[in-house]
Amino acid sequence: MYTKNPDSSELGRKIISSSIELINEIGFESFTFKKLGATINSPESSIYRYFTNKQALLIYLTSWYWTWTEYRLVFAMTIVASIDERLNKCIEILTQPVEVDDDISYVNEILLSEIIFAESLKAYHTKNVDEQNKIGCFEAYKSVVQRVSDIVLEIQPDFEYPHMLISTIIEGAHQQKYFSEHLPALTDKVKDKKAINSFYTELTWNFLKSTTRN
Amino acid sequence: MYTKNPDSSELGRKIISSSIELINEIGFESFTFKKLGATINSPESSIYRYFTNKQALLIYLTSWYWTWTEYRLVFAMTIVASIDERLNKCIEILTQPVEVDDDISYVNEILLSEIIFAESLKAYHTKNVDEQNKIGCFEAYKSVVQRVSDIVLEIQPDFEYPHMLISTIIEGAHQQKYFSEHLPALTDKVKDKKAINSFYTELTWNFLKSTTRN
DNA sequence: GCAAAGATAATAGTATTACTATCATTTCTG
DNA sequence: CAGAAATGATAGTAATACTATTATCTTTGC
Repeated sequence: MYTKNPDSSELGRKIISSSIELINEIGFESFTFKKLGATINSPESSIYRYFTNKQALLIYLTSWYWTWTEYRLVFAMTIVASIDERLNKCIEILTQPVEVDDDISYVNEILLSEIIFAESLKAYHTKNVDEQNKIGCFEAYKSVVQRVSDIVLEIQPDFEYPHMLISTIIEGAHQQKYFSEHLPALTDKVKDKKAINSFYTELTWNFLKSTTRN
Repeated sequence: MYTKNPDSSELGRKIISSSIELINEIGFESFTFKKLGATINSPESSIYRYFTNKQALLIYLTSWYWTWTEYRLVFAMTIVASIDERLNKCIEILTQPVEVDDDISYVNEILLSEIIFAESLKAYHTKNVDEQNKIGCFEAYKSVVQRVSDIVLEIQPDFEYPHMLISTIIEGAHQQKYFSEHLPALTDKVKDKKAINSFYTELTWNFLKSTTRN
């Protein structure tokens, strides 16, 4: 995932925090190590010592996000008692961008979540997916999907498609947000910010309830 | 969408049919006009007379696909009587790759549908979406989503999220297929080829039925 | 049958991207 | 304070994504 751990040095942390800001500003496509180097006043060759290329950096960021999100999920589970409310909370965390920053680290979680929603699919939609997957680049994401799938199975043990449902929700929520900003004809006019969350929550419960009835 | 209509000349048609094969072989990322030129024995500068860049070509291909798919939908509707069966047929067309080629044109529809499932999101997930959308690059896709949304509304006029539902199904089916091939932990082990279709069909009817009950 | 127009081929050239390499300098650490 | 490690400064390469120019070939109207 990285050549040198960015968490282990000042420059490494600067690379992470500045890349999050820069990718947010200009988008991942326009983002280059040269431009990042210019903003942090370091040569691009120094950045290459941490990441082999910008895609590796994006994978690192998504992995960071999913690891952090798994923590958020675990924490949320401890303060919600009912299993139904747990699933609702999970869906909420997965479908809505982060709005408050803990400020405990050099990572701006609000901007990072924006990147995840807008660009994370570029981390695994590449010709190198298979090798990257083999070396564990997407384990954090998988772990989140597994964890929420387990809650679905707890609610309904015979449900056949828990992973399909959860990855549909995650990726769907990302795309619906993108559509609302760029291709509104592919989504629906919504009154409030929680519409996407509501949609996937309803979708989930209708699916789970109905199969229970069978 | 194009600088010169590829349908208007022998070279243009060769560009389309060969690009479909080449993109399928090496993937869109590795695909370049230089390589395409080499396979059709034409200089890349000739290809640039038809498309300003490879992304414009991809947009053309997706647009071709959705226009053709709208025709398939319209045709399917004429031979299915019940409204419920109509929606089922739509979902089937949207969630399953094409398996038979009409062979009426220079376009290999089977390979094209593979490209759409695997790479179409790269057509609109770019920094230029907004301008491209403004000049109508995605109208064919929108039209398909609108048409199926109308069927949903016919079944249930008060349904709030028809476009969200249909675009979730389309994009979801594409991604689940990709996941099953590259990141199986994000989807579920499936017995037959129709599992993705079944999942989204069930999901849809549970959603529609349940809101009817309210 | 031929001239003008239009399309394609052949070739060359440029800017940017995505790196790699080298060596000097700074900073850290025992 | 010596040696190691990290970073800075600079240069260079291959590939990509184009643009430009001129020559050749193919139509098509007359």
